[in-house]
Amino acid sequence: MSERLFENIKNLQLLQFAKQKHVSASEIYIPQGKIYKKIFFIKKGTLRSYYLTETGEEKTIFFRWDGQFGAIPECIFDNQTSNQIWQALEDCELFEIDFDLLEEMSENNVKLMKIRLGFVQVMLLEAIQRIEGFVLDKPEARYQKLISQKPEINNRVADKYIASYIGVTPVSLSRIRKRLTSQKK
Amino acid sequence: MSERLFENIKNLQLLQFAKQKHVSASEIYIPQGKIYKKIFFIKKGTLRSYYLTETGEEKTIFFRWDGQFGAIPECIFDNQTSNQIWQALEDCELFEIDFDLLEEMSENNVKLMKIRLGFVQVMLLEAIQRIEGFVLDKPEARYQKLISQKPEINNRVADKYIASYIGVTPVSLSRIRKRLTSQKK
DNA sequence: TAACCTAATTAGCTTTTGTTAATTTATTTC
DNA sequence: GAAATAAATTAACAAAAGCTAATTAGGTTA
Repeated sequence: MSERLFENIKNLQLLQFAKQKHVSASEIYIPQGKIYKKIFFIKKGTLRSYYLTETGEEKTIFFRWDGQFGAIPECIFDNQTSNQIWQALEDCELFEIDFDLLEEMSENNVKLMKIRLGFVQVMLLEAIQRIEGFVLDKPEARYQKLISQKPEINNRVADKYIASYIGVTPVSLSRIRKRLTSQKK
Repeated sequence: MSERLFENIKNLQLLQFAKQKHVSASEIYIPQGKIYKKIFFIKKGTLRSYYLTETGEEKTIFFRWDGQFGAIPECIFDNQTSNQIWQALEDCELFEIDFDLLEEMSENNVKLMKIRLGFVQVMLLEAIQRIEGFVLDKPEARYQKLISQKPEINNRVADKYIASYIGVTPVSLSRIRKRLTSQKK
């Protein structure tokens, strides 16, 4: 789905407005407290977004992969600052498109507006599936589904980030993994 | 935000295409397994969406209130059937707009396309806040935030629906409530 | 109003998770 | 490659949640 979106963006020659950007593994891509009004496309690599809690813990909310688009919704939709921090988990090659420019250009361009719509729809469908997982499944099932949907995650993302993504602590995820491997026998 | 959207829809005389519908409290508004390609606006009342588990349990995923729009994303975005069931929790007065018609009309109409975009953006922001709650907060905090954001929910929605909405069992929610009231003293 | 039905609470017990700290395993860095 | 650092696992205990069933409270209906 993201791929189709990327095709559309290429066809509309949007890429001429895109800047290429490299972020090395473990580097912060977007720091806290910004109004980051850009849409990014990940050509290669993995990103995560997280919040810092009062006790200084990091809680990972999203992962974004090669072939996916991303943005900080409250920034581009509401012009608000965000406490989200985006960090590269692998060396990343990104395309960035300025959102204000995109908005301006789409103001009188149905095709472009439709692309924006498609972009948001994809994110919404993903978000809803995630919510359904929290309501319908227990942590164990959320972990299993994540692994089966994205097997490479095991090699590409540290468990501690996966843990908070599915809503548990790293210690608890470790126990879940142990339970699952012992059940397999 | 929804209100602004509704204003826009009125200004564009979209309401002439809308059908009014009444659903009585406890009645099923949208049954399981449909491709329900409509957008609805709740003039009055409360709706919930839920899934049936293999054991026949009902898991409430969403609430929708007066002044809010709703739709089944997988139906309107992907033309897929949905296992979501929508039920009225109070007597509801709804406006329904046919999505295929909306899509057709917006195909060459930037303003309308922009309204669709706004509609999806609102839903996405809500969804992300919900996800953040599941990752950052424990059930107790999710319950407190829900109550403070929507105090009337206590009188308008049964606790058992609130329970699965925040991701716990009714028994557990009852204990959470007890803990909270005893802490207040 | 009484009888009925459903929701909410409580209780008792099991399972899972959180927390803290120690230990082992991987990974990075010099 | 060895030392240093960080991640993952394990352990021990406390807190919370799930589950089942019984009880109480609220509402609905005849």
